[in-house]
Amino acid sequence: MRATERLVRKLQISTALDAEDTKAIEHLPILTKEIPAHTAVVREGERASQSGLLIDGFVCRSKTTDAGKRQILSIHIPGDIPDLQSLHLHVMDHDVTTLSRATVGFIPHEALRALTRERPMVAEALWRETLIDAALFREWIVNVGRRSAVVRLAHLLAEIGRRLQTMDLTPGDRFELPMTQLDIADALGLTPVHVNRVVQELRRAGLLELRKQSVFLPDVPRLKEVGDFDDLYLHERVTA
Amino acid sequence: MRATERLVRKLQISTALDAEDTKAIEHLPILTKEIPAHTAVVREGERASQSGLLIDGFVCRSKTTDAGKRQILSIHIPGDIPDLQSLHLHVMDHDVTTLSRATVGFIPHEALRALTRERPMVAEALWRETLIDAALFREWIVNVGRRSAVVRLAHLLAEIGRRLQTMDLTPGDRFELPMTQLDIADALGLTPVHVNRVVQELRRAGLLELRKQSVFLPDVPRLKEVGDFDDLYLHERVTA
DNA sequence: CGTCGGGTTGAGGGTGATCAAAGTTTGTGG
DNA sequence: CCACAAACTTTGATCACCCTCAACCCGACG
Repeated sequence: MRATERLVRKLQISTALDAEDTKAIEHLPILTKEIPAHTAVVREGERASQSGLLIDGFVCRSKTTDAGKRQILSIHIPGDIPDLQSLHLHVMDHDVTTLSRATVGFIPHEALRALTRERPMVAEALWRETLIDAALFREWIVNVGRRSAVVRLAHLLAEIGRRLQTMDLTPGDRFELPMTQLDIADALGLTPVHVNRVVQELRRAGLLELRKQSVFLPDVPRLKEVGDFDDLYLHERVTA
Repeated sequence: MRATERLVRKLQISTALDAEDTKAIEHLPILTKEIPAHTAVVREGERASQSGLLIDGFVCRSKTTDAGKRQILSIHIPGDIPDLQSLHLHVMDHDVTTLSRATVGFIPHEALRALTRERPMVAEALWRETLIDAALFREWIVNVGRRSAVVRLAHLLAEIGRRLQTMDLTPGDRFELPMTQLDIADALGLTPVHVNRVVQELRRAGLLELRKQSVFLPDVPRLKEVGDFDDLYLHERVTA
């Protein structure tokens, strides 16, 4: 699959693009790179002159407190551009790190800026991507701020399953999730020990099978209920 | 003060605008409205055809879980456009509510869209505003996810003080904050009872004076230390 | 003067943290 | 293919931060 196809697919979830638009996107200069697992793509404080389109694998964004505690801010799947915001926010305020081995296509900001000048609809689509990003952050705030540990985990699993499904990467109930329980803890604002207990609770409830990093969700509807999950915030519909 | 002046001032914190740009902004059609305290401006699920520029007063954005718990996602001060994202995200995924009596200037999306088409630099500035918004959400996630109650409160106060100061609305160490301890609790992911105890802890530490809704921060540098506050994420500098 | 919203205080409880150790899987080099 | 180390998962015991419930106080306002 050509790298930019993933991007076109992603943008078309929420934006109607015409043939000219998609063609322009497909002509973006893009430098594809393989990055090993657990490696920084960009770091807090850096100034970026390109953005990375995730083509394969998983990456996450995170911040670390003075006290040394890490908080994962978002999980990214193929089609996402985790650091798209650096197009207009020149200093990184967080890290972007690979969770698995990943293929990232780097697109120069200059090219993206030119594209947004030429193709207003693409500009709108990219802007919208960053807005959806923000919508996920909002939901994440609610998750860590107001939900119990079990609910948090259920919500996270439901969200990732759903997003993978929407991108046709996997069925929504079965996927590889290259995160250790420590990573999940950092995503949920919990300790790894407690995540382990919560995983077992979901297992006992018949809502989760997790071996190594293979996830199976035997009862997605009930998981969504337990996880207080409503996909409105994913803004997956093209709305005029 | 003309309503749009506030917006120009706000945008110029992070973006260099020329005379043509500011003139275009100042000619935006804007319908100013007084809204009483504790009143919804827009609600989750609604579709907006305009965005509200906050001219005076405070508003917040919030979500409520199935269990009925409210989480405040952000606090907004004059110059902010809390629902700017609705320009490209047509369904609201959260509520916008006044904290105090507020003056809001409603700008039709159509006018904003026309403006972004005519003035690329303004388009960039507005996009950037939504990106800074997202940066605040990220910091908020860290706050509720990984910081203790005292640190959370200190961070919140430092952030609000700083933002008010940057907008020249108040000095950074003394301001009116029209939030009850219940509101603060919903912002920090705590209960009002515990917020009360934490307020007293900061008082005893000589870091906070809070009477009614008047805030005085006797030692901002130390408050920032305690609150693990670094203003990088506010992206207040114009960077080329 | 009574009510109401908000602040304060106290007692007790629970969710999730911490600390520690043992088990299991994965990867690596011999 | 085995030995070993490293990383991750699991379990147990104890602890603390924050929650819950409840009552009381206070000032504002009718």
